[in-house]
Amino acid sequence: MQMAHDDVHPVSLQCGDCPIRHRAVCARCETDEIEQLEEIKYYRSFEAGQTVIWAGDKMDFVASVVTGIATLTQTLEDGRTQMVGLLLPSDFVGRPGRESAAYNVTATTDILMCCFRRKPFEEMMERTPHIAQRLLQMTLDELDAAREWMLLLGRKTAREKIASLLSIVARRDASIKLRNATGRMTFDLPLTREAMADYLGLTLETVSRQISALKRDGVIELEGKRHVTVPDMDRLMLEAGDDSDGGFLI
Amino acid sequence: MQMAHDDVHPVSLQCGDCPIRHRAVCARCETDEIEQLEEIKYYRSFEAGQTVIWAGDKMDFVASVVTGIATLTQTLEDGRTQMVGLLLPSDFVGRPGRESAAYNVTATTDILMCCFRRKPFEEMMERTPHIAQRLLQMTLDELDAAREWMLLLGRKTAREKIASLLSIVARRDASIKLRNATGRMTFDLPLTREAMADYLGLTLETVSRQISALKRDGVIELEGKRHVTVPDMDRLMLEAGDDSDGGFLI
DNA sequence: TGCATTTCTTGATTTGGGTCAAATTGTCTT
DNA sequence: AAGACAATTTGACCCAAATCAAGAAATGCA
Repeated sequence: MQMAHDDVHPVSLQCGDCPIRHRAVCARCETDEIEQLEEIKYYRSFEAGQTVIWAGDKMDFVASVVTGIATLTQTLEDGRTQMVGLLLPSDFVGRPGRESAAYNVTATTDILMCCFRRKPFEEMMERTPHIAQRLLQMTLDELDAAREWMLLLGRKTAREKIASLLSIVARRDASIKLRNATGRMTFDLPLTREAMADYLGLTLETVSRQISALKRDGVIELEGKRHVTVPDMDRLMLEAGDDSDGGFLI
Repeated sequence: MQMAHDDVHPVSLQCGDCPIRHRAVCARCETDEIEQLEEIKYYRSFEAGQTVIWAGDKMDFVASVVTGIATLTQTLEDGRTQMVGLLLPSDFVGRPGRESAAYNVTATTDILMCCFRRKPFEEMMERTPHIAQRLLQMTLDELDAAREWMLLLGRKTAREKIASLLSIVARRDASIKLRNATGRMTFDLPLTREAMADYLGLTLETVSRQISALKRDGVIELEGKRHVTVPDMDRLMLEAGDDSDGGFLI
């Protein structure tokens, strides 16, 4: 697995004036289409816990997360739910050419989204091939992330699942300079135990137990329930069960 | 979940003279770029069991499956493996802009692939925006399939997993006319018990036991190990645990 | 046709993670 | 600061699926 954003042109549909993390903005992309995007965009904010859109609802926009964290979930009739995507700042939601939402989108923290009306967005895609190409790159990255997650869901133990999630959050949280750091790392968990369980295909009790176990074994340190410090990232990644860095995923 | 191929323009990069299933060929697409594709394409065939390409290997082509079935798999160091994609006729493999393969690609039956040299293909993508847009649609479909599979891996029981797989294979196998049929349906399993286990995140013993159980309960009938007939598709889909038709997935 | 090999089934047993239940901690309200 | 409510932890027990172990059936090959 390669670090897509190191050797490939970073992709983003974020418009120029959104205060988003640096890694998603690419100087080479700041061309005409950014100005066109400005004309059809608007902002929406949601509070933690609010549902942005329900699966099946009419969705007349596509959007990019500016700040905060949202999740994509799917549900079976009897209520079993599985998170199928985690949206962090700069991530894209919605699908050109699709009328209705395929998943529930929920804000897990307060979020700000930069929305583009779907029809004009699609028309612009027709006119400016560059956008379709960038969207393709982003979608391919997401597909890789989803497939990485399939390996986790299908074959990893509960402990490995937790370690994998912690290691991914740690990496996404770390600033650019620290991306390849393997030493001590500190961050806040953006998800409840239940949301973690939904992501990992576990129950919240198992999540809690495994986090306690990792703490007991010195793999992580906890301050309160959410503030985590990892004394040794290498150790954590070892616990995650794979050598791939996985850092660009999610 | 909508039937993408019913209301959306079917997408395919298959070139004109490949003897592939009808649903992948779209008359509206038979334009200039098909002729351009003809110039850079070549065929390769593999025998059942052969590896097409190993994860990490240099991959200087992209390709489309013409006949037969191939799988994408990922592996952990200790040998645990998870299938992350099933390639059926008309499905696309490879990623523009990526030098090396991200997954193991293996032929599970004898297959014929229609390959395009990657560099010229990428150049053509630059010139003909239509291709990027079609690839985007295909990739978005694959992403949906992967996410549907995440729900299966994370939250379904072994019995539901088997029923889901059977129902998907039945639907993909059925001809166009029978797509929405819900009556009796007969097909051959294209996968070994082990491959099914790798797809479903189970062991081959559990796969075997659950197939026996579905047979005992009259949900399916078996002739030999591989030839399956489903007396009542509705019943099977009920066993699969979700109401979504899932037919366009995979 | 018979032997060898792979694929599949079935049984016995174990176990990781689920379920149910209770206690604890943290957060918000007023 | 006290009470209420939500989030989390921990314990006891259970069960679905894994593991270990034979066999049986299908397939290929000489």
